[in-house]
Amino acid sequence: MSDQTAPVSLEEFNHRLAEISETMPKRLRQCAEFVAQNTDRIAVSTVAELSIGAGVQPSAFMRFCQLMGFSGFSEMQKMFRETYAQKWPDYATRLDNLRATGDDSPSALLAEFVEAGRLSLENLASTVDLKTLEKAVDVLAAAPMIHVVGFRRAFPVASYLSYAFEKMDIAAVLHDGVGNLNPRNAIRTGDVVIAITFAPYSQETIDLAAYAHDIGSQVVAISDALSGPMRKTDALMLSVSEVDVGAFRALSATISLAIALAVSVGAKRDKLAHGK
Amino acid sequence: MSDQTAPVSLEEFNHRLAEISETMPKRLRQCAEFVAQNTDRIAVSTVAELSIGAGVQPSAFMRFCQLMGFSGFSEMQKMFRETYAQKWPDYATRLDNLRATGDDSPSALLAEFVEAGRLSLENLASTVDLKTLEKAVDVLAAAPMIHVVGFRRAFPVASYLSYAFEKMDIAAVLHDGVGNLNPRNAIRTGDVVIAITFAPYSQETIDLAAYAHDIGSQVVAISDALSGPMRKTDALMLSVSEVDVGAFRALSATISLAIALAVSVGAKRDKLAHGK
DNA sequence: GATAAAACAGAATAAATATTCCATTTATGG
DNA sequence: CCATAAATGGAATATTTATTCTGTTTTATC
Repeated sequence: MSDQTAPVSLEEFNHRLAEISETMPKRLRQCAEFVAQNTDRIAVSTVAELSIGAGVQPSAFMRFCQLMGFSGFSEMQKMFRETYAQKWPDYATRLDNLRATGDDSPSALLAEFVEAGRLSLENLASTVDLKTLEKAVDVLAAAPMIHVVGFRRAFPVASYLSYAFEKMDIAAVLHDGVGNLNPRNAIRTGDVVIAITFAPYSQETIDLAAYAHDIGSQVVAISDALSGPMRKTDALMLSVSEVDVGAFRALSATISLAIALAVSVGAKRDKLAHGK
Repeated sequence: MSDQTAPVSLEEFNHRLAEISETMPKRLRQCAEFVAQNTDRIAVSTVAELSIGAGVQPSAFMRFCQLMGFSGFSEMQKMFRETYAQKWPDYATRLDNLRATGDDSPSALLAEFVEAGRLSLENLASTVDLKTLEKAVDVLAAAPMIHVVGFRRAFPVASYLSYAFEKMDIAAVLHDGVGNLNPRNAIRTGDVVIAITFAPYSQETIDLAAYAHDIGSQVVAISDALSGPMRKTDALMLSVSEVDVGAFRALSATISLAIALAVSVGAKRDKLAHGK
């Protein structure tokens, strides 16, 4: 009947969960997975509900509780109900709690980034130019090949775009600058370039966009200001203003915009491929 | 028997409570006072417990619930439980609905990603393990060299971490898999590895973390579940649960956590270098 | 201070929920 | 491939918990 020691805190619980979930049989591992991902529901749910969530029988869930060191579900739930009160307060309060731990403590910093990200997202929703976005989707959906370029701070965005395109089987290439090869030769007329750059704008990105424009390729730009250096490329400009924390920013809004763009392109291509 | 309208939100509940508690008889007012002061316990307590807390009989508490507009205690508790469990929308079906109504426009998708990002960030604020975060910062601040590894979906996070470290003049190397070189030889005892991976976990990342652990290096892991495959490396586990939109996620929370980690390490190093 | 109405406590009952048990299936070692 | 053990599903049972009911007490009204 499992070890005699039942966890008495969330940390102990998580530790034990991680420790034994490796060696669990199938159904019990399902429970472990579900519980790990939905810890907060335990305090307010019944065995029946949780076992449905985990996709197992109630009796299996009971066995899981016992493996975790409790006498049964009730005892396990009791632990979660006792530690429940602290988690209750709303987002604003929790943020204050994080901040209260000292000025440049990790948690205070995290709070700043979280808040900055949230603000950026809200801002994005209200300021993005939908017409341009739709146009960009149309152009990209029709492109034989998509080139993604972005360095330094923009590189994570560029790489995530490439990942998304790859996952959707869309022909795209990430120009990552490895080997200092000249990427121009890969761009053919008709291809579309997604150029991502923020101030201080990186010259390579601007150059590549300019080149693409010269040879008659359409450019979609993701940047932090409408009046950036990409203007002369006739690019479809998607501008995102991200809230900074000190010298850094969290990229939440930019990445959200990028992934929405990519998925939209995927959806559009599906539509074009199947009926009309 | 009270108004026919039961409160459906915390606000409505509090409003109604304030409204009618004036005119309540003695015992029921005791209930009202206790509930006002212990709102957070309702979701996780039984009638018996609450009535003891309020100093009344269970039957009195039942009458209180009915006065508040509910059919009984269970219905009232249900409201609190639902309010608490932040209902993460099921975006898979939500997207299906969007498609069904023909509205999978880029703007609709963008709205979904923005919303998902917001939820993820708010959730991050309340679930991050501060102790582990601080420990990770300490370890990284003391590391002679930081190795960052993460592929596929985790690669943008890894690259952004590297960018941040580089900007702060912190010795860090991004293992990007270019050239299929074996990255192990670069890791020396004492170095610290930041391994980022999400389900389905990439074998290279796990292997590298395991190797680092074997040669006595500390591992900091950023993942989506506590009980991930990184367990046996004794890693400092930072887990982030991100809300998916269909098959994709916006990475908002993960990137925010990563950048907060990096900046914290920078701050800590400054402190170690100058003061103390 | 008498009377009616409302409020109450406590016990009895009903409903929901956890837990156990056992037959059946699935994995494991020889 | 067989024998044995482990794991599982589903239903039966036990326990907890909510809810209702009734006799009694308090409170308000005249």
